[in-house]
Amino acid sequence: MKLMAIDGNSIVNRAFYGIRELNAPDGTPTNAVYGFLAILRRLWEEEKPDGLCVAFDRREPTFRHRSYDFYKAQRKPMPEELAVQMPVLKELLDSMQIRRLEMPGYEADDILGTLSRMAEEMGDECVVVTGDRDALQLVSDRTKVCNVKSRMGRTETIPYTPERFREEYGFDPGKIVDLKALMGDSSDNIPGVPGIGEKTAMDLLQRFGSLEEIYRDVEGLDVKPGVKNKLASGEESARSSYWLATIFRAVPLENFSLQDCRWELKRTPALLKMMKRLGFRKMIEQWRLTELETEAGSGAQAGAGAETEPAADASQPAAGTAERAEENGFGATTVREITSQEELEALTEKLKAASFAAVELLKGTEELSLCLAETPEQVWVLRHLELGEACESFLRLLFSASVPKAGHHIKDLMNVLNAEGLTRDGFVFDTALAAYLLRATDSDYDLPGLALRYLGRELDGAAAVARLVPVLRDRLAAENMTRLFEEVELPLCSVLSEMEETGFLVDRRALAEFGESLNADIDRLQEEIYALAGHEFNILSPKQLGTVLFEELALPAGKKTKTGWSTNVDVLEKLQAYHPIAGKILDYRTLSKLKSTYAEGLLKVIAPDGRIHTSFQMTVTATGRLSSTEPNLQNIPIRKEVGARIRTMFAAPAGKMLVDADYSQIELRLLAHISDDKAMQEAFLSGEDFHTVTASKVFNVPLDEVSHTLRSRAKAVNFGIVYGISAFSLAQDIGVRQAEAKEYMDAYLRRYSGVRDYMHAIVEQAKRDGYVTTLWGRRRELPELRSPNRNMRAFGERVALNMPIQGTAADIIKLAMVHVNRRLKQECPEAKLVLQVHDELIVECPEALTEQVSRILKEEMENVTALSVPLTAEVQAARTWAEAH
DNA sequence: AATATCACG
DNA sequence: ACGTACGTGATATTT
Repeated sequence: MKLMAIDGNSIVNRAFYGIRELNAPDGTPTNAVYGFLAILRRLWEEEKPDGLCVAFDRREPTFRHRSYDFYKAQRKPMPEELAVQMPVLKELLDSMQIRRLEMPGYEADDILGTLSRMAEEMGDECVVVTGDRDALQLVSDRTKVCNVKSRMGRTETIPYTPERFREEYGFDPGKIVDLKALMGDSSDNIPGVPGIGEKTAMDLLQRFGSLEEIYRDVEGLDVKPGVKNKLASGEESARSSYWLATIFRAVPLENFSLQDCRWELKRTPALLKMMKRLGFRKMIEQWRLTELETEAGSGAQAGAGAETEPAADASQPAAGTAERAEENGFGATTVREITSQEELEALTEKLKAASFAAVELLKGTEELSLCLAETPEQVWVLRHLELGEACESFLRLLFSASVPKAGHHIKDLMNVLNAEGLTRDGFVFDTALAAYLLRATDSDYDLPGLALRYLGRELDGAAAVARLVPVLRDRLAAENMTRLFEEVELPLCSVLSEMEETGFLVDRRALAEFGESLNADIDRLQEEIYALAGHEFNILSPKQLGTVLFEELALPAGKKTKTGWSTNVDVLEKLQAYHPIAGKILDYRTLSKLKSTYAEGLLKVIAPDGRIHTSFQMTVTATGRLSSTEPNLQNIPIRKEVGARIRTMFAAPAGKMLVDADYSQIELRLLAHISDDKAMQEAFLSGEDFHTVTASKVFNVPLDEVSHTLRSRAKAVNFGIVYGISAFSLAQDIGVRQAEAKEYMDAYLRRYSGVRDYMHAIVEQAKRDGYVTTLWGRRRELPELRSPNRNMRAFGERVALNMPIQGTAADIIKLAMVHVNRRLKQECPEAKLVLQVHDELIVECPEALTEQVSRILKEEMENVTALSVPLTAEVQAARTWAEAH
């Protein structure tokens, strides 16, 4: 038998801190329970054991086998949000008939130790699952320990076998107790030997093997005198620490046999019910628990179709269903298909009077078909095919400005309408966009998910949109985002839809030729690299490359990644001083990237009209920026010369021009404005080059004596400040010692003291409120600031500094796009916006309109808002993107 | 599906 | 003692 033994407290903790906030429909937090289940299932399928048992701590010990009275007292209490999930988890485990074990006075890891010892003695295998590294001491030939970590919202597990452990630590698993005895463990209040840290302890163990061996003859040890002294005076502490760090493996589990733990992962109605209660919609799907429903339903009433489904399940009608009612506390929704012209005319009249109609496209048909919610209770289905001409005029009316409409991801809907020859007018709400403004960090905004979150029920389609609109509208108002929504995001939808339709013309032949022309250099570099390495290998495989560089050529390895040596640019650039292969690999990588991502990648997505039509994503970034996909036109090369040639192939057609306008240093200007730093504002008002002014202030030299190096260092500090940099990273970036980088930062913050005050204030505010906002009220929640993990908190602080700046810049250019588009439509309708790249806008227009378009771009971009410093846009026109920028 | 790398602002 | 700059998306390799 193979037993899996889980440390319930530890895993639930990891899940709680590693997974974003989730709630059941009744508001109970559920993230820890969810994470626990996800981890359980993943490991169960990976390990395929035959038995399962979950151990819990009992928090009110009646006696202590370890003599650390202060142990529990000092530990922080469990947060309320986690505490309420514990009984839920236990109930869930019971409903799954999973064996739980807890013993007064024992920790979960004592129980795990006992279970694994029992398994070993029976000749069985055991897999221990915990986030606690202490348990690694249990690793043996028969016991594997899966260490569960969570970082940045993802959980990962590392399975430790004795080999894996020795590889990482350099000694046997049992010796981790010796290690703890030496170095101590502050989280467990194990003192260790004062003055001995991890480095020294590891070194001692690797050299001498065990604590016993070390203390057999401390005086005779071959170690530095300082270390010897610390060891000698800390012997008593070391010996008691050894005792504290040892997991107790003889917990009296009475009336218990390993056979009681036999278990298999079964889909049961009880589990489904529980998961429904908790709102684990996705998990129900993933675990295919829905199969239980259809089985139950069709068994009862064969052939009855949609009616056999539970009422709460969906509002979208099955094909061919003419009418269907739904009842679950909100009132019934009637779904009717429009089948005659009379019905259509009646509906037309009603919609004119309705406050809005929720529109949902029905997929799977060639012709346009849609679902319309006149009210949440009255949903209509229209199948374009079956109605013919009468439908045409109805659709023209429906999608005119006179009928207010709401939808989900309306920009995409607009694209479809436009392809059908309809207008994009009259949209007053977008449920996805609203949900994004309310919680910009969610990974998606699917309708059923929103219905669950904001309505507390399962609902999809137009009825969900209809019910969500008033709820989300109120929430936006409550968070002061109504104007951002109505004046920026909503009008931007049609602007982006138009831009996607327009597309950017690309010289297909030149691009193909360029791609081909790269082959010669790529082949040559490949041969040269093989020659230098002495054999062929896959240069693009970091793993193989690492072997060649750091084993065969024995070059100095720098940074490590979690899977091996890093071979990224930073590392390779340093290696250039040691071996000619490094530079060639860098060149090879650059050219491969150009060929695969840009030459071949872009060729694949050129439409029949010769243009590339990107998709702009409005609900992806946490700061409010847009993103661009299929293809990404926001990362077309420019920094390196070879790469920038790609931009010469983005061009205006004959008789037209590209007008390119970009905001000059918008983020730093916003920093000056938002922080209200007078010195920084003055620097921008002076009209001098800002990085040069900064260099002059930071390095204390006159303006006209600022060298190229000093300017570029100042520039690095300027950008670093916006990202919440540390001296360490700045030093890395500009290649000076950390102490020197720190001096630069200190000088910077002395000269721009308003910035220093702002940095302090915004972090404080973020900690107090749990979120930050932009000048337009766009917000980002910062749960990281409440994390028990230092690195997560530090990350949260950097985000608190950065988001208001990056996000306000996003607000500004979005508003500018709306204004620019309005004026272009009115004053030169042949001019079209084609692309936005965060602080840059590109318009394609007839040659004759170049001047006028340039003026409009500059005016609208610069005057979109008034700040304490000027907002300036630099405008240039040319036939290609390379020249216009 | 995850990871490493690198393209952009 | 630890870990190290904000925000994205596409590609190739590896699991």
